[in-house]
Amino acid sequence: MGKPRFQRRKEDRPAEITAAALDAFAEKGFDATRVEEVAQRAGVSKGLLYLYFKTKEDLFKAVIRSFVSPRIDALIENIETTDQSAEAFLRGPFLQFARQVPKSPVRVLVRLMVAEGPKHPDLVAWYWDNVVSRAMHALRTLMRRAVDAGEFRESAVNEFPQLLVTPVLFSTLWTQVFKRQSDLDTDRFIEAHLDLLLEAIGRSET
Amino acid sequence: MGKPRFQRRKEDRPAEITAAALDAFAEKGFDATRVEEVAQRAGVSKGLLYLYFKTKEDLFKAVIRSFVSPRIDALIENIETTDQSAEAFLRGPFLQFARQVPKSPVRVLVRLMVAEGPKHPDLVAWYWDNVVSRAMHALRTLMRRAVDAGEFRESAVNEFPQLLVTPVLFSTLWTQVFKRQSDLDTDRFIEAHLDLLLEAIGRSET
DNA sequence: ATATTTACTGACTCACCAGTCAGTAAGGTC
DNA sequence: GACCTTACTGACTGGTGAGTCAGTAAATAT
Repeated sequence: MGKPRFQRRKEDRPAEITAAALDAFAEKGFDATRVEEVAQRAGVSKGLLYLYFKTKEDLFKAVIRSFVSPRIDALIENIETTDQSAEAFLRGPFLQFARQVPKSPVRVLVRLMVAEGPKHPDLVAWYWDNVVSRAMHALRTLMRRAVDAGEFRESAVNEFPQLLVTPVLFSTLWTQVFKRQSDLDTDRFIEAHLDLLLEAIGRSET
Repeated sequence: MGKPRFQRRKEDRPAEITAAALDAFAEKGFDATRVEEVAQRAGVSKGLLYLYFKTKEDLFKAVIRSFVSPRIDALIENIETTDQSAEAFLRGPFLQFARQVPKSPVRVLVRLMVAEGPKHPDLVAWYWDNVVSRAMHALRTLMRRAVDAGEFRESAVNEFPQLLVTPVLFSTLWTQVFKRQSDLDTDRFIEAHLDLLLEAIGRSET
């Protein structure tokens, strides 16, 4: 018993609109993007957009939520259930995840969070609860296990799991800001960082 | 023969205004800051501000230029003329510089560059020429010397001197975005990163 | 004193755009 | 077919703020 076609639109609209908004924000940023343009890209009138989203800010939040959540959820789930060694996990699924961030459309959202964050404290709070603190917790657990198992030695990475993520943020922003001046080989950059870290905290020689 | 008092104002005005603008941008960001408010903070009328700066965007550029240049110039000069070993330099003057970035008023400018950069390509170009590419060149030279002298082994840091700077950007942004959620001990964070890097690329054991 | 130049003011304009709402038409129901 | 409901439209408004400019007052020149 599928929904009648008429109502199907209603269900799809929000996703269609947030997708259009992501594109628009990617090109112009939040402030410079006209609501009307988002509507146009979604093939919809401005009025309809306001039926689904109360304000422009509301739309912005919905964009972040709908694109960031699914990705991060998958990674965290992955960390928590893996039975690989920490090094294998970091060099495998984690590296793969880290590498695609600077290339995927969400890279724009990272920049927008930095740019607009201070103006939207409740969005930052949500992002913290749903993304950052969970990711940090998962990474800390992973590191803890590895240290306890004698795989890694005790190091600052246990206290600051952010050290694993640092080059991801860096290259995500670099490629957006200095696109014209210099392109960074983000794959190798991120892997190089991981190599150096593992070199420093691993137990084995060379 | 000093300038008459009357003309002194004229010389000081731009600096007074850019200082006021830095404060205002720090609190509200670029778009949300009203030109009139900058004028007010500088104790000046809006009209006068437009005598010294053609547009709001022009003012923004002047702010970046006047606050970023002097700092980076000093660091680069320092790298080029030092006779310390690379490790001593990195643990000394470089670390000191890196640590104060997330605490100084310029941290706001870093965020604004990320936020507004894509909208101001000519500003990015200037920033690249005057700051980033020069800093990278200086760091690369430093690393090259150290490798040639047998102090460090050949590593990805030679190709990607950005790896040295990564946690500076990270903590500069982190403290601004997640101020309320979690405070990061940026001093220890940045030093921890440096320790790990040096551990990985140093020649000596332990 | 008078004239001239220079730093400065602030009321005004004009374009812009987030958000509204009266109206339309397509879809469903009886 | 008549009637109701629901998704949708787009012209309009009200607030806003960047940038202007005619005018003032203080400093300097003659």
